[in-house]
Amino acid sequence: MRKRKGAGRPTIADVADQAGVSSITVSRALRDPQKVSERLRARIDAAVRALHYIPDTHASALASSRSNVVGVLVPSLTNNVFSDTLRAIYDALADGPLQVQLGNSRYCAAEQERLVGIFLSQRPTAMIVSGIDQTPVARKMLEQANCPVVQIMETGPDPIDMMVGFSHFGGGKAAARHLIDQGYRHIGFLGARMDPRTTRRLAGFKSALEEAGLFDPDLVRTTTTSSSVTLGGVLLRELAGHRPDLDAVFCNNDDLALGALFGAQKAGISVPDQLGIAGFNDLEMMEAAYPTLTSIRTDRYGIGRHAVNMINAALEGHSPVKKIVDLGFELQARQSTERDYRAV
Amino acid sequence: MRKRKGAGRPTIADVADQAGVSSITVSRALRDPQKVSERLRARIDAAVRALHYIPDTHASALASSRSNVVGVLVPSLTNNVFSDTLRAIYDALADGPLQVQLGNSRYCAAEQERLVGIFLSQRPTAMIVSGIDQTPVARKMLEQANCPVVQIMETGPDPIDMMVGFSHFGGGKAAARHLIDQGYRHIGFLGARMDPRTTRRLAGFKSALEEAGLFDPDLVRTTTTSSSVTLGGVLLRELAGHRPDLDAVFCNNDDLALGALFGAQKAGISVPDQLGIAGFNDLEMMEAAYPTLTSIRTDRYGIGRHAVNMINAALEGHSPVKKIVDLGFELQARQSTERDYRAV
DNA sequence: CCCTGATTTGTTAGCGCTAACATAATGAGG
DNA sequence: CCTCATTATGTTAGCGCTAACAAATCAGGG
Repeated sequence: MRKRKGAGRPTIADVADQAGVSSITVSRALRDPQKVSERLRARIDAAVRALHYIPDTHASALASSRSNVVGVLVPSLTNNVFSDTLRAIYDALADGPLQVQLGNSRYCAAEQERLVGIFLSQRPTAMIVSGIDQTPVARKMLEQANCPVVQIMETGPDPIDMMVGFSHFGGGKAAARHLIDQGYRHIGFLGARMDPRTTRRLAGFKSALEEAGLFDPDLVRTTTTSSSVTLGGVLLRELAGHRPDLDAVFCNNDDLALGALFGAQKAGISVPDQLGIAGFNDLEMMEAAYPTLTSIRTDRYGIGRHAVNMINAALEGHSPVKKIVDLGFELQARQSTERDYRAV
Repeated sequence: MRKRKGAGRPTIADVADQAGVSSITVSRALRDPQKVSERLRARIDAAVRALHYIPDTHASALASSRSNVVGVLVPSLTNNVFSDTLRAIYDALADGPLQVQLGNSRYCAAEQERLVGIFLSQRPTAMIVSGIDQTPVARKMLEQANCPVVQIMETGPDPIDMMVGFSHFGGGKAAARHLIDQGYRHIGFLGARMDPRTTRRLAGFKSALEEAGLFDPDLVRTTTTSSSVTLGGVLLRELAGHRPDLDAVFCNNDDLALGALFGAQKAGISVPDQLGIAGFNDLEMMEAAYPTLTSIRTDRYGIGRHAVNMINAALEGHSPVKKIVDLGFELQARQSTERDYRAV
């Protein structure tokens, strides 16, 4: 007789034998204790503990065609922006039965496509993907996945299923307007990575400056290398060295802004009098810095929380949910841009 | 006839029909293409594409009792320390078939225990857990899990299976010694969270100061709230206000150190002349700050990479691996503690 | 042209669990 | 005490895939 070995662990049948019941009763006792009489439940619990029984997720998922996995794809694990959102997702799912499966697409659409395929092979209960710039193949796979899909971080006109985020174009524009309103006239842009979202921030920045007749492409300094505090300092000193008339910079994230502050201090440029600095995202440190740093506050935790809420609603069949949620942004004007324009 | 519905997706049998072969041949073609003749492989590939077939992970795991999942448990998703290590783990596993399952224990041993149970129900190929302070139950479950287990971030005498990290006690002690060597005499400690690792940093700090006859418990300011830049400033100003003789602080992480720098600047305390500041972990920003900030460099990326290497070695049966790897730490002395002690 | 060994493909029986149906036990009401 | 509705438990047959064995095909030597 040929036989498979299995892993040697106790199965639900072992627990059933030990408790003197059938295995379906054990299954029910574990999944929905109310369905089993107290007497049997106690015997089953005892058997589970005695055998150190741990149910097999894969067998359960296969039999029920419910995996209890939510696939989450983010482009970076080190960027604080995503860790805030991730934390919200983990927090929101912690109570329920759903598990997170996290993938890192490293800011690469092809990698995101690959991960979508891998994740869908787990028949996820829902998917959360960052951004709105999926490849056509990834988009099609997600559309056919037969599960709720939420695109996060950004909103746009054509959701795969649902969306929660805000307008990066609008955020960039608001930051630029603020700098203009504060009286700055030679406003630069420092950008790292330049993924789709930061590119749209630049577009918003450009739009505001063009409307004011102040846009100067020579004041835009971008790189595709990843963002860092050090890079912010480097870019600022490059730009300030090349263009002594520079009087403000909008940095496409807060790390660059902090680096720009340090870079200015090293170069003896006083902030905000000689140079205004604004960042993006409003990480916690912006309020703590000296001088405090202006930024565009984004509700990253809220994005994660909303995404989970939307998924839960969809799973419960509340189909008339709002498909696109724009959580907006909020300018946090602080000392780093506090210059009275009359003084210029 | 009663029938289960399934999910309606194409199965391996559908692909087999379409290609005119048996399902095991499809299975082989997908898992190990070399085992199938080129002619059939082409037909099978075509059928897979035509049907948009995606294999079912759960069925595969159940049948083969191999899940290809590596469970990873970290205490925080927002702490940069863990995101560096996570990134290394994801990078190291990206090429192979193994998938990461990430859990967030939120600095809570009970939550870690719960997650260990949940993760083991996936029959993971390997487990990576943070810290060496598992609950007895969690420890036992991991010991019985029958898979490689790596404890990361810290080393200790009694591994569950394998370990890679460094000595937090040693790091704290080295930082304190450095401050003493630089001529500081009234050295404070700022600590947030105070999880087991940061507690050991404090113990190392205390040990060095006691050896020098300089330890003063009144100069230790700790809180169990989570770390932030803001908190660093708050703690510093509290301590400096209460003890005007304070001339240096060791912060149990870099966020606090950065906050302490800003806090000192706000209070008009000059760094490093009136106050030396040292942090822990040497995040990228420490080198970029102004003044540059002293820290204890730790190899967080290396920890993740090593953990994966150890797992791969164990899975390939190289049993005579080194069970405990200490990657050490390195003092990065910078401007924030650059005071000539003769000048005191 | 047959035999041997290697290679390719197929058949069968599970992996551990749960959906769907079936039956037994329990309780309320007449 | 018997009916009928309700609740508690059991039986059976898969979920989709792959391990183990079996058979067919192929290559080359005698």
